[in-house]
Amino acid sequence: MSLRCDHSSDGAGLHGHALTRALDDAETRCGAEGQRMTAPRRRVLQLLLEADGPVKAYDLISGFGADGEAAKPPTVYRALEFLEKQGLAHRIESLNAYVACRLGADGHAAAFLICDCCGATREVEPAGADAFTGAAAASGYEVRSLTIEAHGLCAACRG
Amino acid sequence: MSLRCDHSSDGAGLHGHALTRALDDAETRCGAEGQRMTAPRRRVLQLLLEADGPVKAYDLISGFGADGEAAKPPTVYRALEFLEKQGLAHRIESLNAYVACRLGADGHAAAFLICDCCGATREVEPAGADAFTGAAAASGYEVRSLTIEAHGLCAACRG
DNA sequence: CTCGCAACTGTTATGAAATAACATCACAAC
DNA sequence: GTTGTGATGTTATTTCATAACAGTTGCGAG
Repeated sequence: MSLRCDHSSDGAGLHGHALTRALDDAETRCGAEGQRMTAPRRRVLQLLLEADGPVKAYDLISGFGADGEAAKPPTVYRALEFLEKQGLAHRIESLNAYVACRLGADGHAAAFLICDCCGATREVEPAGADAFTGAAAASGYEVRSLTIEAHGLCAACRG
Repeated sequence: MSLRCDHSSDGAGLHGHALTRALDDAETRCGAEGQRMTAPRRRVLQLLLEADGPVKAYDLISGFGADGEAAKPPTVYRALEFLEKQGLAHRIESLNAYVACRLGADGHAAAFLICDCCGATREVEPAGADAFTGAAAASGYEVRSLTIEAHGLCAACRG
């Protein structure tokens, strides 16, 4: 759970062009569903997209203002709630942290491979999720949402 | 996530004989591994075993003393950490709550079916986990531990 | 036995994460 | 324009968890 190495992190952060495009895409998607991508929501999504890995809520709060001024907690938590609902962001339960969605993002299930060494967190297709959901259904349980989070070592840190 | 119905809960709590036996079993298992089942650990495990469902840490804290006196947080958190390490208890990340292990408990992976209606939480074998771990391994990631938590509706609440 | 270490517990204090409650604002529908 | 809904701003509080250090206990080595 704690970082124990000096390996480089994700390198997944978006910047410049790619960032703007991702934000605009998200805005378009929201509009298509009658949802509003307002300023604080866009700002929080931007912070998540720029980040190399999972971001703590209070880091979003303190990084919120472009001038370094912090936001109030509800501002950020409400934005996160919205982004999660739109499938634009995910909460990593086992880290109390948040990431921008890096996959298709259309209501899909998510799964994460978290490196306990360097902190890199990769979003992957949830292989085996159908088997799990099916097994649950066979026992009468209806899966509405599924949290899958692996802790372990990424390829670089295993090296 | 919030309880919305008045369906009965798990009914999984242990009492009397069964409780004592479960506690003694746990103590035996600890002894066999050179671990000590001390008083606070046993007490926390007891509270978890008695409970019908997931228990919040601060409920354990306030229920700790038989006389109704509360424990200090570190007492309970340390006990929980120990119990988790021994596979005697699990943390439900998506609820910030804890449950006694209801399965074999020998270092196994765990998965949970959480009913968002009545709160019942069932520990199940993680069907599909091997597929997931295998897929991760194929991409160079080594899974050390796997958190699988489903939210949805149990059979009773779907009715 | 007794010394010394390692593990465990007790205690105080603080830090981190999230939400409640209520006031105000923006904007589209009518 | 007015009205209603959804979004934001703001203050305060609650909930969850750990840091840091002091004291105790059990146990094996000598």
